[in-house]
Amino acid sequence: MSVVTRFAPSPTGYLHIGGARTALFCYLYARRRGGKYLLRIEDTDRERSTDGAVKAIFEGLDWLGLKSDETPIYQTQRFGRYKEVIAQMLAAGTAYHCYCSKEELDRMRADQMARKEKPRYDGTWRPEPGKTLPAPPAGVQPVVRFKNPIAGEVVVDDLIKGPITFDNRELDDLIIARGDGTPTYNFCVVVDDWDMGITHVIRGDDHVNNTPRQINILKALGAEPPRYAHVPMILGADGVKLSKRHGAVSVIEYRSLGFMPDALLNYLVRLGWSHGDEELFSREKMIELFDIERVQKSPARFDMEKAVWVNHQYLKTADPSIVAPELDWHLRKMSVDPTRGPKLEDVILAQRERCKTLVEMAEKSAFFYAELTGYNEKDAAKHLDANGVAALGELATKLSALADWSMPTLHETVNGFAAEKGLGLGKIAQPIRVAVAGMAISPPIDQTLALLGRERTLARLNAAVAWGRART
RNA sequence: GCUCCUAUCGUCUAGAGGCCUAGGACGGAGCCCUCUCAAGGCUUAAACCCGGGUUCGAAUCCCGGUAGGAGCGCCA
Repeated sequence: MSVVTRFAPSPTGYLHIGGARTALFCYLYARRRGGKYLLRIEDTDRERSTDGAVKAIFEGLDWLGLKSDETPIYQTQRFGRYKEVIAQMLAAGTAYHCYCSKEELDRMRADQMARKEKPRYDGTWRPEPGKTLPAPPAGVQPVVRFKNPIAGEVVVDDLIKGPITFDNRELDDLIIARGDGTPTYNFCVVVDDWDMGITHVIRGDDHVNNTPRQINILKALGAEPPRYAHVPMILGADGVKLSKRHGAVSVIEYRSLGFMPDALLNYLVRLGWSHGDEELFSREKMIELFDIERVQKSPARFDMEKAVWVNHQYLKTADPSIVAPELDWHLRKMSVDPTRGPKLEDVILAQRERCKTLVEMAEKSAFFYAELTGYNEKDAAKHLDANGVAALGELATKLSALADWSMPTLHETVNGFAAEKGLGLGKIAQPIRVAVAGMAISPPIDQTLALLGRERTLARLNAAVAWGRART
């Protein structure tokens, strides 16, 4: 049987980093077995679901390259089917009407808690052979409950956690349809997974306790339950559930932070999973090697430092043509026009060793594309002093006489000038940096000038000289 | 409270009874290289939650603690 997995977010907000990892696992599992990876939007809660959230989820999944193999399914479009199945179950006696009010249920729960018992439905309206049910109160819209088996146990043979046994006595008769007839979550999931032919349910481990109920419903329907794999959640650096106060939680925020999509995926796949001592995995490698059964049972903390390190590895080794569109995005975000300067690919090659993120790369490269708005104060004070400015003036003259503006020529000219003056290269390279880049950080000076071009270099050198003289 | 889950360096992890003097990676410290920032190279500190078993032998198996977490809705 061919594998079918699904990622099933509820559209109540952005795509969470934990959700992204779950989606990644679903995707990898299906890809490796040559199966399908589907997407289902669980939007039955119309109060909290929004179109904006649906869009945000797609946006995150698109950026990560985790688009589903088929058109996404929306639960709100399947109400007819759910009603049909509920009617079948009612007819088959695997479900029944319950007329308890919310107030009665609340009281029941409170009493049980007070008695230190696990809160559960007491079975008042559950039909049993030989049992006489109370008379239905007038004017009450009943809910529909699933008739859960009373005895025996159900074992979830989890692909990650191993076999987990639940006693049926711990499970009560959950509501599968509300008073207004709309179906509830646990029921929709079951029907959808069944109809979609899902073979492997890979989801967050906050769902383990739902699983035995879902299996029981599946069995009542005569369906074969899928395999389950419950992945532990991602914690913040402090070991507490990841939330907004930890910084970035939404996938899209990681784009803003300067991550490459595949680098984020690489970090995420290593969080809770490993393959020997390997740290770096291309998408192809992930597909080839990822194994859900080797996923860690315990939750993992998100370590921004390591995520950034992985990102840097990608920046350093990826083909510049893959990085270019992302750098373009970041430069534009800074209101810098990436077309007004050297080819992005060349800048990436020059910058990638010193930039761990695309934000850093964009900030350190903006001077290639936009005019300087000023000098870094400390750097200017240190390097654009009387000596520095004097040297720059002389050098500008030499450079303006150059017939060929190439890296080797520039290298020769600058180094020759330093030697002529009896100065270390740093003594001249640093003032140039501040003059052309506005700061004392840039790629090697010959490369920087070559990329910047003759016109801009000369103009900035002269501007720095003027600025320095005016100051003294 | 009840049910279920989990537990190796600060963090992510390797480890499927002897290969463990517990390995790798991030981060830390130190040194080297160097026109800046980096990158790179080398070195180094740092962990099996506790207690009982089982066994010739346990990080690995069992039991019990402890500590974390999840769930217990006409939410998903």
